[in-house]
Amino acid sequence: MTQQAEMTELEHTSTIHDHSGCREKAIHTAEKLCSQRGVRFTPIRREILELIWESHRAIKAYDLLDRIKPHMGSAKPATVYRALDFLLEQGLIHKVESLNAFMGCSYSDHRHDQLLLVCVQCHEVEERPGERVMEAIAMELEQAAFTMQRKAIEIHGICGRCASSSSSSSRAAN
Amino acid sequence: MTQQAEMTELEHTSTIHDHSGCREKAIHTAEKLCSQRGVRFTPIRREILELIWESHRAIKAYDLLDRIKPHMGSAKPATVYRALDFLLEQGLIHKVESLNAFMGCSYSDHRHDQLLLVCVQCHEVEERPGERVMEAIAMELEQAAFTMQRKAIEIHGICGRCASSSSSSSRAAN
DNA sequence: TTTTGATTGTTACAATATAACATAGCTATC
DNA sequence: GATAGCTATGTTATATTGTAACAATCAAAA
Ligand SMILES: [Zn+2]
Ligand SMILES: [Zn+2]
Ligand SMILES: [Zn+2]
Ligand SMILES: [Zn+2]
Repeated sequence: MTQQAEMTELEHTSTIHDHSGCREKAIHTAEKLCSQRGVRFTPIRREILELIWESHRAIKAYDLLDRIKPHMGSAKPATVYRALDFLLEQGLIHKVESLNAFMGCSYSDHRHDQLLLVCVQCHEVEERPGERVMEAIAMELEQAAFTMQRKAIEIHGICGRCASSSSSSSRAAN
Repeated sequence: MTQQAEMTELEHTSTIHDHSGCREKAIHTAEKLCSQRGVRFTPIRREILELIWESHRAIKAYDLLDRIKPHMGSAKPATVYRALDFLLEQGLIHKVESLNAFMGCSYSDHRHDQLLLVCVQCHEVEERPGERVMEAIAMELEQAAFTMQRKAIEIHGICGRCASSSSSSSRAAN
């Protein structure tokens, strides 16, 4: 209820690196994995994954819907959610539970749990393996006699870039 | 999309311990803290907190609404969400992000981060301090140059009780 | 080619959450 | 006690997020 930077739908590409490479790599990995697994990487699924990879921000289902509608008049909520379900099942994206939003997985070639660092200023989300954290959780669960099925570990705060550029300029710039 | 035990609204009290003690303790702590802080623990807020503490399960906002309506014809979504906002601000409850639901805080006399163990069978949620996990996260964040504001750490799986009683009987019994 | 299962289209709706403004109730002074 | 200002609640409306159900289409396999 406090801060919520207002940004247009277009200010979403990172200024930090050549981001188109991220998207292309992700799509290529998705093609390979789907082929290996005998599941279909259909045009809708590809387009949703591409849209998700247009930034390192998590994106909401209805924002995805708005963006595919120009290309796909027939798109409806179910269109988007079905593609998201598929991408989640295949481990190609993650859901950020605390945002009700979705982001591309940076390590989709193997199943894993992830630590998500959500910047409340630039809204980028960094995925980290966090091995030490996962080990500590495993120990905790053993103590608790709890059998894990899945984890959601999400940290909200200020990323390093925002912190260093924080005096004033270029805030919320990507 | 796999399991979702169907339970009536009434099967929500734990069979494991004298649960009324949990609720009374929580209400007493809430009274004390609100008084110390000079904030008002109004009847609506108290009733919502009592309802949340009717079980160790996380409860959804609209289920709370259904339950207070008999006593409060005027109750509307905003009634519930405002009480929830207050209780969250005061650290008396936690939101389980991965369920869009709310649970009583077991350690509300001091601010803390928590590890939530969500049983997908009996739907109880256990809150643990998880100090080792928090330390590991702190180290990870230092490496990542990330300044934390808040955490959500939620594990879904099977609790010890459900695992031991799992052959058949008394499943989903509380 | 036919069949079968998976995918998509379509409609309708359920579930979760907030905005905005009006009314009522406390609390602190005068 | 009056009254002014702040907090809490009532009320209406709407925004956002997510599913159910069934029909139509497409694609892989037999
Ligand atoms: Zn990942
Ligand atoms: Zn940032
Ligand atoms: Zn707590
Ligand atoms: Zn259980």
